[in-house]
Amino acid sequence: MSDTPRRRIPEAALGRLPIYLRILVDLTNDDVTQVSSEQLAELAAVNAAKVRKDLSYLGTYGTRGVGYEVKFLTYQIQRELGLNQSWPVVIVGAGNLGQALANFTGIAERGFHVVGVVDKDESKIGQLVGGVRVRHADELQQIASSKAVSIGIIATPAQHAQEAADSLVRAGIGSIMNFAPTVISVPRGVNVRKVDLALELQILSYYEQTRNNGLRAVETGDSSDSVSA
Amino acid sequence: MSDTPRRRIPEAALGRLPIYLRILVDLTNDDVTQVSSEQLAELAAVNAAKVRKDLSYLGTYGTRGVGYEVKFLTYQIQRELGLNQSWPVVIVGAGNLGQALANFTGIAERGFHVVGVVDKDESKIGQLVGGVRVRHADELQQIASSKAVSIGIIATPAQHAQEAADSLVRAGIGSIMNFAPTVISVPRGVNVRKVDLALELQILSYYEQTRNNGLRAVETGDSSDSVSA
DNA sequence: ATTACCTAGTGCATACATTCACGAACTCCG
DNA sequence: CGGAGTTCGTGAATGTATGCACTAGGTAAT
Ligand SMILES: NC(=O)c1ccc[n+]([C@@H]2O[C@H](COP(=O)([O-])OP(=O)(O)OC[C@H]3O[C@@H](n4cnc5c(N)ncnc54)[C@H](O)[C@@H]3O)[C@@H](O)[C@H]2O)c1
Ligand SMILES: NC(=O)c1ccc[n+]([C@@H]2O[C@H](COP(=O)([O-])OP(=O)(O)OC[C@H]3O[C@@H](n4cnc5c(N)ncnc54)[C@H](O)[C@@H]3O)[C@@H](O)[C@H]2O)c1
Repeated sequence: MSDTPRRRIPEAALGRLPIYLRILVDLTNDDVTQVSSEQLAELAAVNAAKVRKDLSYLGTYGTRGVGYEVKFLTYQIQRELGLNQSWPVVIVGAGNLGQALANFTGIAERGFHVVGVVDKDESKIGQLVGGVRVRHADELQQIASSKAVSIGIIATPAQHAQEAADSLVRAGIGSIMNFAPTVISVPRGVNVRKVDLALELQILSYYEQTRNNGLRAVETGDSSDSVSA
Repeated sequence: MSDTPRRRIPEAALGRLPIYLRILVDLTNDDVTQVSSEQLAELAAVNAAKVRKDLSYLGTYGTRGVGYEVKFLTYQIQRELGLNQSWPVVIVGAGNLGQALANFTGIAERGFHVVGVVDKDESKIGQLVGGVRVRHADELQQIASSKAVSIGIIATPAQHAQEAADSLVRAGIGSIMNFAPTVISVPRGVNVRKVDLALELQILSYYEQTRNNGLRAVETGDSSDSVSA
């Protein structure tokens, strides 16, 4: 154990580490052993200085004049993200999305495995999805503690998302990924991230509309307010 | 149409407008007609000043001492986001996710409708998903132009995502929503947004790990999404 | 009308993020 | 060994976002 730099990583940089990680894994598969910030930047579609600064939060893992050793950097990012282990996750809601997620293999390849799926609907109980049997929502706490689960996924309709969040919190889960299009409130200290398809589409809608207004989605923000009509 | 303020909306604010919009729609359903920035902020789990500033980019639609009229504000946000119309979208890739999306009704309720689903795999062609028949990827251009589609969704495996993106661009699509966990490159002027489940989970993983290291996931840093209310 | 009381809108300070540009550190080659 | 060439790490400048705290503009009651 040489050292553990352990500065806190800024949110913005944190959001890019998984991207670099995926690229590095791909590079390893292509037998590439060294990579420069310039190359990484190209592959991640970002600025090279940003790559270097992002990586500098992890420690000093590059070699000047050379670049980064792919495997070593891969390991360091994984370690920093806590991906040395595979995290057990539970899914709340065994509907279309919940089942798709449970069946989805891509999740397992990136550091997670589904150890439980629960639903409130009796007709769903007992069904086998993604190798696990759907159990009743009341058993959530038991599942979470017996399998040491700390990450939960909400895949219920929006109107039940808060209820699902509450039960996850009660079960001792500290991090929640929310697919329901609603804001959930959780106690301080619980992390929530959301994935909201419609929200993203609506942002695209905005850009499409401004494009059609002749007010381009603007590269540099040329500020000259060309009023539409 | 009195006036159209038409300043360009900052990215950060833009990302919150769909949230306010959803809340406002819910309020209307609950027969609430007026709302203050304070209440909206509470419901959206953000700061009230932020709500006011975000809304100020649209124009001056509130009434001091009173608040905002729910229906009027709803209309203004919809108009700004281009949600007066329902946008036609095409889905590339009719696998698990593509089918789930095509079947998903939530998308229609929020301003979009699927007019085409294409796949490269012959065995998928002709299948009926979400009310439309899967057609061959080669027909993408024809579908896009005949239905005036400007938004495309990539739901192919990562290794085919660039190919899918290229075909969408060739078909004249200007905005792309990418579900494949890979960076796609597109010509200048084409908008891309991504939804990456594993990436979000990996961020949660980081926070779980730091939590266990005794170095708390820190309150204040809930900048973009991670609510710690 | 006047006063008391709200709440939107916003200027400003602060915080956070991005990018440039340059010195430091390493390799390679003659 | 020394100089040329490369690429990292980072200070400083710029750009963007947040949130406080105040002003402007509205309501309501007397
Ligand atoms: N289907 C998609 O393609 C898609 C895409 C993006 C987002 N979403 C969102 O994902 C969520 C789920 O979508 P879906 O299509 O799977 O819906 P669905 O109706 O098919 O499934 C929801 C499931 O959640 C269960 N449920 C409800 N309350 C529960 C509770 N408290 N505890 C446990 N289980 C509970 C229901 O019994 C049902 O089986 C929705 O919020 C939707 O907006 C879906
Ligand atoms: N399944 C999930 O729950 C889930 C969740 C999140 C993200 N994703 C991502 O979504 C993507 C799709 O996942 P999936 O589970 O649906 O995969 P899948 O293999 O079931 O489906 C992919 C489909 O895309 C088609 N395809 C491939 N190349 C194409 C092309 N050039 N043009 C048209 N069609 C093409 C294939 O024929 C196949 O039918 C993947 O990138 C995956 O990582 C999936």
